[in-house]
Amino acid sequence: MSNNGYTGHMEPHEPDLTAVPVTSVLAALADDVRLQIVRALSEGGESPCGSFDFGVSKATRSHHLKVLREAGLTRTRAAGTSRLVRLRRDELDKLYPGLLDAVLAHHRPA
Amino acid sequence: MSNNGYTGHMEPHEPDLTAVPVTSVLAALADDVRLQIVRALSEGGESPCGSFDFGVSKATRSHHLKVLREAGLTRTRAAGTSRLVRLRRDELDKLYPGLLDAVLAHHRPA
DNA sequence: GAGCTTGTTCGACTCTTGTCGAACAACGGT
DNA sequence: ACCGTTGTTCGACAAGAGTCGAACAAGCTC
Repeated sequence: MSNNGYTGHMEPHEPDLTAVPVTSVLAALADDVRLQIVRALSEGGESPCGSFDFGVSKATRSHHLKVLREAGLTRTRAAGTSRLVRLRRDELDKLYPGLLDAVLAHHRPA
Repeated sequence: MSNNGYTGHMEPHEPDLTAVPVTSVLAALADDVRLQIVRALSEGGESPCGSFDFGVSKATRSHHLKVLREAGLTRTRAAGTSRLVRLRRDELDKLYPGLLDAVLAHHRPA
């Protein structure tokens, strides 16, 4: 955390899902902005980071995408000047069958 | 908050589940202590607050039970000097089918 | 009623989290 | 090479969350 020796290239750090505590997965989903991102992502396919404009700054958006990525919910790959994000749905469904469905099916009474 | 007009009786405040934001439900589950409480509760039946001794003080335990209750996950009723807590499983399963199962089935690799 | 047991509430403290603007980095186009 | 676009990272800040001990309340039992 305090290491400033930035060597110029760092991979997105996408953990093995089985190594992520359940509480981290749930915590990642327990935010309104992130839930909207996941909802958008659940449509399928890849989307650039910039497409998730939910009323927060790009710094905040980047932060939320990092949280999702480090919780094992998304994968990111560079594509030109953009970064394409996608849901790790199959892995999620295998490890937590029904979780995503339950969360996404619930169409926001709040 | 500075009002000292405590009238002497306050109900446990158990909200209608449909009025609770999804993020609050997820946030309630996104804590290790609370998840252990829910796991214990998922065995079925009612348990007194004191039975959830997961290495925290009774003040902290009381706090966590309050979070669960206000997120609509549990119900509490007074029974003598104790308070019996139970999971609102049927309601949960109806509103978020598969959620609890998915979370509870995952037997803690972390 | 005195005392014990069981929980809740009240500060207080610390750590984490969401948020932003600004600076930086990487890439693509002109 | 310069600039614009797209993201990330860096402080900084405010708000929230988890933790505790101590004080309080309510109910039993003797």
